[in-house]
Amino acid sequence: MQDQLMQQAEPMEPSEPAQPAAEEKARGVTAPDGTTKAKIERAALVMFAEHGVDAVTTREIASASGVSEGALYRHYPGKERLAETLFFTIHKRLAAEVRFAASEGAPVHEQARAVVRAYCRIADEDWPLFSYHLLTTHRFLPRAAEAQRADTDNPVAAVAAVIEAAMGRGDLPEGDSELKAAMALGVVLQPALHKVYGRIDGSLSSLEDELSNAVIAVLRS
Amino acid sequence: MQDQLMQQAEPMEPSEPAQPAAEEKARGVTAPDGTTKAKIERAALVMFAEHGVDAVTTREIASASGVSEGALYRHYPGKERLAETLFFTIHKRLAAEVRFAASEGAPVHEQARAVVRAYCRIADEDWPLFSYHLLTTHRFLPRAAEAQRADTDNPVAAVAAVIEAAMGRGDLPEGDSELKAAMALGVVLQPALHKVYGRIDGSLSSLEDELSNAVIAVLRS
DNA sequence: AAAAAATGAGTGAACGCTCACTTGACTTCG
DNA sequence: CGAAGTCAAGTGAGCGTTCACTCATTTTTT
Repeated sequence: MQDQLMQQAEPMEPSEPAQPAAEEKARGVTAPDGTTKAKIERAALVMFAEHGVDAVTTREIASASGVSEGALYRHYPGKERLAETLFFTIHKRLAAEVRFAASEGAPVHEQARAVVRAYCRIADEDWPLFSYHLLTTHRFLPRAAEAQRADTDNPVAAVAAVIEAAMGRGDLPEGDSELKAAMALGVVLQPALHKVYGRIDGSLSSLEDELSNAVIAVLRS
Repeated sequence: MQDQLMQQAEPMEPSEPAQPAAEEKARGVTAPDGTTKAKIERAALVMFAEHGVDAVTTREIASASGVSEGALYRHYPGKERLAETLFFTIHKRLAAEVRFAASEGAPVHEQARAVVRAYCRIADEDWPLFSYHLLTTHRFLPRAAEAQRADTDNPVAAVAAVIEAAMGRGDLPEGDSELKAAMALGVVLQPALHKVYGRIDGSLSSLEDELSNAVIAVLRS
């Protein structure tokens, strides 16, 4: 599970993705690499992240992944479900990453550092994947409203759980763990957004120390 | 300038906005209240915030604002420009609010508190306006990439300027003011997002103290 | 040779936008 | 004074295009 996320990312060239890009390895989000499904998922993910789900047509996805439009419908019932599946797959992966990162050392400040490092690493290794999740959360999360309460498989709940546990053992002052989780995530995700807007250059990892310190400061505030 | 933003918000009822809603006052974003333009802007803003720009049709906007579809094109060259105009108008208002809030007391922690209070107040007074800005930033900001560097009329630059000034007078440790601004904004905006997702209930203002403390902690980290 | 996968021209519905027309307030002129 | 003219604002049926999706057919795999 971890291994899949740690695949080396090739330097995604910013050239026109409308060309078939024949030699490009397709890292599937759901399907094994190299399969048609994986190629569709990769192309869709990259284009969705860059232009938004609505601005990308099924023909463009087909063209960019080098398969036909009909093939898309063999693997997904439609564009929206493709977008949704991509989102929730990433969503669950992030939650798993958070839980894994926090499971190591005991003290909160080390857990916080590990979680921040995990986020930065995922963002840098697979920016389309990370930014797609970042930019489309508000499209898919409100829909899951009813199933959401029971859903513990999301990054926010994972972070909140870590915070709550730390509060329980006196490692953090008592407080609203949901709010703390939101604020801590905001410290990391807003700079990530600013990278999308071009206001911040370089890798997220290069900011890791400052982000970690800020997160820890928020948790203790 | 301030006064316009401080208009009393009527309790926006969560009923179906497709009905003309005859008695509802139309608070214009750009145009004087009561005018056709204001009615179009309000209806568009509310629906855009709720469903996203792409999911709302020009026919729905016309129907909800109680005017004809053609009237929309008398005031705007098209749907996209309407959405864009709404966004940048709000964008500039937020920047002005930040500058105004920070202009008062000298010490940073008071400035931070004032800015957080301003954000919370705007969010609570006019949630469609605030959440529209929150949810569509990534649609419009990357486009303004070239004009953006010179553009000082945005909330991020305003916050960064406050931080930089505080650093200059030794009120904050030296550091990357852009990054600090992003992290501080994240502390406030991520909880606001969680309100969109239904993970947080109640007004943003009720969280004012905790948000302020966290922001100050980030700035000093 | 059967099954599975992939193809791509075609379809129908939806959407943004146009434009010929109406309305009503205001101005001009005999 | 009122008839005629002007203009901005608003209307809504309709146009052209785009796009998600289908399916008869071909290709590939087993």
